[in-house]
Amino acid sequence: MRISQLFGKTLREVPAEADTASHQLLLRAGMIHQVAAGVYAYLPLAWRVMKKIEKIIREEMDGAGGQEVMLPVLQPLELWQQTGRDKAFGKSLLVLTDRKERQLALGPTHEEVITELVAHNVQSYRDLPLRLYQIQTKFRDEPRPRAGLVRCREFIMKDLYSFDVDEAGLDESYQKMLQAYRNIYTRCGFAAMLVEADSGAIGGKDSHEFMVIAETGEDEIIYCDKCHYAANVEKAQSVKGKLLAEEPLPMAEVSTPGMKTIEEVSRFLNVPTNKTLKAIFYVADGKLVFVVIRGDLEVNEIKLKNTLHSTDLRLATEGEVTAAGIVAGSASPVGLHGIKVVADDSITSGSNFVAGGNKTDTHLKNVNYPRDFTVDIMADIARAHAGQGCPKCGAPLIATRGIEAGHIFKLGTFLAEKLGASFVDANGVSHPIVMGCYGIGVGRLLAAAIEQNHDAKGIIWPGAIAPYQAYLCPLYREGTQVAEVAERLYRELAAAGLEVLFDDRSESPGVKFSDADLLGIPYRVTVSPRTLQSNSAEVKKRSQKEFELVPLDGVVAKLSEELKEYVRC
RNA sequence: CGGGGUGUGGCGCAGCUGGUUCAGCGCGCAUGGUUUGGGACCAUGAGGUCGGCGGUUCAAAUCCGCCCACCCCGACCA
Repeated sequence: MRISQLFGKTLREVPAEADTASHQLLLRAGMIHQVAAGVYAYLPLAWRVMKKIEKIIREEMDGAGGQEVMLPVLQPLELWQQTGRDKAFGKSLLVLTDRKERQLALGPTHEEVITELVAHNVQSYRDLPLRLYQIQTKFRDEPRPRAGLVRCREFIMKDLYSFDVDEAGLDESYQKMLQAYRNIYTRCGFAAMLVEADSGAIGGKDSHEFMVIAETGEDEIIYCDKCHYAANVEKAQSVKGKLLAEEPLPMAEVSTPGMKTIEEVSRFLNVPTNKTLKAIFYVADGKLVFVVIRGDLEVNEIKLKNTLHSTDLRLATEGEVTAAGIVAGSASPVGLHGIKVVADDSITSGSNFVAGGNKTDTHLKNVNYPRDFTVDIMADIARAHAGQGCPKCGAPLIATRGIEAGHIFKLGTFLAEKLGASFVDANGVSHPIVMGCYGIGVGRLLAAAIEQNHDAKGIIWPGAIAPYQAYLCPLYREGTQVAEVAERLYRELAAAGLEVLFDDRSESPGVKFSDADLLGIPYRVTVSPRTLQSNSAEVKKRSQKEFELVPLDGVVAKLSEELKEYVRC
C-alpha cells in the first residue's frame, strides 16, 4: 500500500479526549475515529490488525474443535426474559421497539441465541460434544465507556460456547479452550496472565480471566511470585497476618469524643488499627446487614455479595443505619440484636479489640470474639492486598493492574435448563446440556497490544498483528536513483508476499521516520542516496535502535526470512 | 445515577474578568518556489452557524436560563 493512497492521517498532537496510551496512539496513527461515546469506526490500518487478530483466533478455535457460526445482533427480548438475564444485564441491555411494537435487544452476548439454536439441533448424546463460536459485533450500553477501544459500547468479540454431556466433558472443553487462549496470546505477541476470576451473577464453578499487564488496566490483580497463584482482586484470597493471642482482658467503655473513623479512634487511643474492629453497613436485597472486619482490612464487596447470595448490594445510607438504632461512628457488634451480622474471619485473629460502644463518643476496649458477641456468618470477605501472604504458599503477594483480555466460564446447566436444551443419553434418559463460554474481545486485544508495546514515539506492533510488515521509506532527492530503486523494491517485496507500506510521499526524512515510528511497522527499509552509494538499503527493526545495511538484492530474502511465520491479511 | 471538567476551522489552543478595535494563534490543508538522514523554509490562499435553543442589551464567543454532546473520578459492569 502506498501511503499517498492510504485512508487515514497521522496527527502530530494528541487529541484532548484521550489519556491512555493506546487510545492516544490509535487516534494519532489515524486508525480509529470516534462516532459516539464508546462507538468507533475502524480505519484501514486498524481494520487490518483486527482481521489478523481474528484470523489467529479462528485458527485456534478451529484447532480446538470449534465451528464458526454467524448469529443475529437483534434478539427477541423474550429470549432474555426466559433466562432472567435481562435483569442481570439491567440497563446495559439496549432494547429497541420495532414497527410491530415487538421488543428487541441488541445482543450484548449470545448465550441465549446459541442455546436456543442448539436446542433445536441437538437431541442425542451422539450430537455432543459441540463447540460453536462466532466473531461479531456486540453491544452493551456501558455506564461509562473509557480508554478508546478498551471499553466500548459497540465492540467485536469472539465467543465460543461449548456443549457437553457432563462435567467431565465440560472440563475437557475448558482445558482445550484454556490452551487455545494461551496460544492466541502467544501468537499475538504479548504476555497474558491467567488469573482466577469471580464468575459473577451467572454462577458456575470455575472462571478464569486472561490479563494483559498494563498500568492503565481496569482490574487489579493479586499474584504470587513464588508459586503460581494469581487472581483478580475481586476473587483473591490472602493470609491476613496473625496477631499474638493475648490473655482476654475485661471489656470496658472508653470515652472517645468526636472520634468516628478507625484512624481517629486508633490514634486517639494509641492502638494499632489491627487491634480495632470496623463496622460497615450494607443493604443486601433490601435488608440491612452489619458487617464487621478487623480495622486494618477492607471489605471486598463481591465476596460479601457472594457470601450473602444477594443480587443487589449497596452501602447503607446514614438514615438507614440510624433508623435501625445504631450510632454511626460508634457502631458495635456487642449487644446487637435483630440484624444479620457477617464477620470477616480476621476477627478471630487477634484479641482485646477496640470496637464501637453503640453510644455517641464511646468505644469499648478489650472486646473479644466469641466471648462478647456472636455473628451469623463468618467468612472471608476481606479485600486482598499486596504484602499479605499468598493463600497457597505464604509468600508475600504482589499487586498489579491488567486489562481483561479474555474470560472463560464453566456455565453448567443453568441456561440449558431455562431454554430447554437437552439431550437423551444412551439409556434414553433426558439431561440438560452442560455449557461453557469463552469470550475474547478483538478490539480490546488490539488496544492491549498497544498498551504493552509502545514507546514515546509510537506503537511497536508485535509481528503477527502488525497492519503491515515493512515500511519502505525512500528519502527522495532529485537527480538520484532513489525513486526508481524504491519502486522496484516495492514490487519485489510485494511479489514475495510481504505486506509493505510504501512511503511514496515527498516528505522530509523527519516526517517519514516519525510516521514510521508512530505507525509501529516492525521493519523499516530506508533507501537514500547515501545507502545507494553502497548499493544497499538500511533495514531497521522498530523495536531496536541499530540498523543494518543490506545489499539491495538481499532485502527481499532477509525480510522474508525474518517475517515468515507471521499472518498475512 | 453522584461528583468534577470541556465544547471556538481537520487537530491543539488563546480570547470569556472589561459587550465594540474579536473571530485569532500554532499545526495540518491548497498553490508556487527553495529544500531533503529525525516532524524544513518563504510567499500566497481556502476553511469557523464560537455545541444548541431561548433571554438580557443598541450590541453577546463573552452575561443569564434551559438543553445536548464528550472526557475524567466513583457507582455500575456474564
